[in-house]
Amino acid sequence: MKKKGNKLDIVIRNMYRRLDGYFGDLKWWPARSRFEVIIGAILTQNTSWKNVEKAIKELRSRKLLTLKGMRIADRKSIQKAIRCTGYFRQKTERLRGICEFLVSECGYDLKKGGLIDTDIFREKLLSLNGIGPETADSILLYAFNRPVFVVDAYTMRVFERHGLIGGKTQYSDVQDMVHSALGRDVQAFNQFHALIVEVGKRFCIKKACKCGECPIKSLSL
DNA sequence: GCCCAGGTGGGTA
DNA sequence: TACCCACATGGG
Repeated sequence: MKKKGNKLDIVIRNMYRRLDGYFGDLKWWPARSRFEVIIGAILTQNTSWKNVEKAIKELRSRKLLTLKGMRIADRKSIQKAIRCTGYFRQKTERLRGICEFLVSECGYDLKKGGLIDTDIFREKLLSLNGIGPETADSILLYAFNRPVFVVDAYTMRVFERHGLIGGKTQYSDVQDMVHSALGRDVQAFNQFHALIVEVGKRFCIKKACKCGECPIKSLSL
């Protein structure tokens, strides 16, 4: 992690330290393989993780949780397995699309993704239908260990509640803030994003914010 | 019944 | 560029 920086860098690093001390190592992403990370990243779009877990389990039992298995599966069986995550028709097409992309880039060996330059990899992912910045960055960070911070709804809410950003701050601006504060550190990005999701779920809730109990209360600029 | 959940893309002004 | 809306299911 970086050592020097401006005040904003320091606040973000303090936030990281406080959350890390409170929650400990969260060991993200919760998945058994690179492919499972990628599938989960798409399934969790605007959907609670509990529903994603059900779908992952369903995919596994239908032998669809491998690149080859999903690629040869018909639409209907994928749709049936992931229905509980919502948007199941769109997500089925997104899953099929990324499977084709992965095979074209890596064959059936996702380790070969390690050879692709990070910026080019990101551009390629973003060019796929249904892969926006958050999904692309989740895949880069958690499936391919690239130093890219993932900004999500929780990040926006936690940063806004703590006065680090305004309501209209862009994805890339928030990402730049964290890149600047923590340095291009895969492990730090991995853990920090996980910590933000955790504090977001438990304390920085949309309507009923439990600020009094929040482990990062009273951080100041 | 209402709000929300680890977003994205297309349309319109 | 900045909003709005569709996409869909499940839990509190």
